[in-house]
Amino acid sequence: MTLEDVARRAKVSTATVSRVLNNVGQVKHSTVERVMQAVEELKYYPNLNARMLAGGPNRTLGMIVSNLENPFFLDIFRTLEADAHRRGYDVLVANTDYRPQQLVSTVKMMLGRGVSGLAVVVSEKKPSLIRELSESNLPVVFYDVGAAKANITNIKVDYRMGMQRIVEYLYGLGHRRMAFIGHHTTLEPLSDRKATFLEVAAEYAPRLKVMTVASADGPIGGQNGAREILTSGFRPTAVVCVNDFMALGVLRELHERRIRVPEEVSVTGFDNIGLAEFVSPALTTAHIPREEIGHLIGEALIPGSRGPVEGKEIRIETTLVVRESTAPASTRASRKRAASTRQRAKRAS
Amino acid sequence: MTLEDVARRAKVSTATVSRVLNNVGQVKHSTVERVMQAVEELKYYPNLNARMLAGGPNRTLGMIVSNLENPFFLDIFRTLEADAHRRGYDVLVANTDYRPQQLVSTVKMMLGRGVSGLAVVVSEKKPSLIRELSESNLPVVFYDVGAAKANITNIKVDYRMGMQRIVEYLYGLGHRRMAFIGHHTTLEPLSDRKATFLEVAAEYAPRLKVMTVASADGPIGGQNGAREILTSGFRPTAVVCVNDFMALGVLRELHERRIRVPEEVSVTGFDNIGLAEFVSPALTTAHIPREEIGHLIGEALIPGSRGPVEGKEIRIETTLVVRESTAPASTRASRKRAASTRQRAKRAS
DNA sequence: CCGTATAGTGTAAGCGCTTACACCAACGAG
DNA sequence: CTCGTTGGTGTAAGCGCTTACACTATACGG
Repeated sequence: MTLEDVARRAKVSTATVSRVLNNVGQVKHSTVERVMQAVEELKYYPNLNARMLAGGPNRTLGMIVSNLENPFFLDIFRTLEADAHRRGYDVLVANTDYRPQQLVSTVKMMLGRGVSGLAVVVSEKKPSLIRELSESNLPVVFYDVGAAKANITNIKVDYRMGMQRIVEYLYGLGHRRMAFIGHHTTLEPLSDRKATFLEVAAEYAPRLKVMTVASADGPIGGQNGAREILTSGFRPTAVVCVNDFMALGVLRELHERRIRVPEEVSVTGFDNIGLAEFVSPALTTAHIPREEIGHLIGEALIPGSRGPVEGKEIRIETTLVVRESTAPASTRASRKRAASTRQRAKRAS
Repeated sequence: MTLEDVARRAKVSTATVSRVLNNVGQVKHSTVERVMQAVEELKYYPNLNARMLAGGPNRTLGMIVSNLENPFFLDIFRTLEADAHRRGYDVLVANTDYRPQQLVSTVKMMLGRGVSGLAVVVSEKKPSLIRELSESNLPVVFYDVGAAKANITNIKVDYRMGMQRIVEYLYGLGHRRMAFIGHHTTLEPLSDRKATFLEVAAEYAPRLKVMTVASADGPIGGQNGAREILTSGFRPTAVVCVNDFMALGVLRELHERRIRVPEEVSVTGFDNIGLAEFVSPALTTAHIPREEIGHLIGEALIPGSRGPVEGKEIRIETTLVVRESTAPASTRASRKRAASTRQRAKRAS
């Protein structure tokens, strides 16, 4: 089924059919109906490759993420996709699994497909790529990496402030031994996070002791990280995770070892994924407004949006969300206080 | 950057460049090198739309799912994608949100993009679409719906048997009041599941009382479903969920109401998503081998696979996975037994 | 009644790529 | 020395679509 078949059946030229389908130019009403009918009868649908080749309306965005399995990325994707659909756009999504090499080939794939906008929401870096993309004039949104330019919008989360609040909060609760669990610490944006934790913690030195470990992103990685800490001899009263997804595994490991959270050990995440309030104990975390990020991406990438136009740098703030997984540090004296605090908190909610 | 630019720079014709890029035909070794160098220097990457239009090697698969947020679907996608990448394929994924209308437009989009194979892993139905797809000669894999034909591979999970085992197991534990939580029960494959539960339960009538409710897929839906049951007056000793994703929310609601799982109420899921063993209590569920499904799809869709060729109907069996969320029904007499059983089970693991 | 805008439609030139076919050189067999 | 044969390359015809441009009919003011 091609445009020509439709044209023949409707007894018009392919140009007219195209005009009808794309809703451009002047076409007599009766002709429109005839064409539409032919389209129906033939169950015609356009060959998008041909359309894009011919320079037709390009309504597809690309989005590249590091790990679609992590709800953080998935949520952004879903928000963007919903916005995009509402405007008649499709969005192609691709995974890099935190591999810079994969990022390169994925970007090429997206460009090769001719997306009209690209969101790069990854935690790995590839300077040459970022440069290349900057030099093109394709609308691009970077998350966490790169710098704003004419065609580039930049979204950065104030991770430092979030981490600051978490450590501060924990310290205020009496925690003096904290462990940090991260992943892929060889990747810059991710090692930055670890470094941020360390720097923030350093402000409380020497009273605050810290330890850091790294594993894979996800519950299993979190579990492994927790094991590593627990067998190291270091006895943290609080475990700070680089994200909620990993914290899930930490919670599990603690549960299996009969270490009560938060009575004996407090746990924090980051991101505030939906699951954070569905696990038990519900996770204390720093909220990153993923929906807002999704919307911002849509506005930057879809022309005609009233949104923050291209070439801006947007800073996202986080907010601390205290739930059940944190409590005053477990000292003999404070144990009881911890329990009652928790009770009070629950009653309040 | 087009093929022509590369050709000019390498001082050959576009045909030769194409041959080099696609690794077909005879090309002198020195020419290959010259072309490759030009490609590098120009940072050329092919316009995939043009390539597909011209009938070039089409290495992209499409996958349509009902709810990417549900790890069940995501796992299948990830497995397929990994397999596909290994063979040089890309996979385009799209969501329907359980909307048949969305299914239609998504399929058209996939066809319009010219995918070389399509996996339809959805819980909604659209007979006309299924028929159309059957009539095309595009390799297609259906999950849960449709029937095997020349170009169609069919994967069906033996849901009934899984449900049978769950109900049987629960009944054996002494449960006599069970509630079933489903979602989208107006969609055929999903109402089938509810019906299956009811039929299986009917075998134990009249001693077994049941109740069913429906909400949205996901933890929030599960929570709502649990609330509905709990406020209805019906006091189930076991809650059977249509999938793990919803069970997560049930667990949460029970936790918030201080109803202990499994001591007071047992909960089961279905699918055995990764998270099932990371929540507390870990979820008893029926395992669906999602990785196997992913692999099967890859084998059916990627030519040259040694796998089960087209036109087959494949039946997937489930296995009961008993974890912490189920225990003997809570009667005054059995309460203690329940606790000790659980202890024993844990020590065993 | 003519000139000129204007609505409505057709013609045809690409978009960047693949590939059938044509072509040429080199080479061994006869 | 001539004739297939084969390795290596170029030429050009599309793939299905969009769109600039050309064209025809109709309407309308002068």
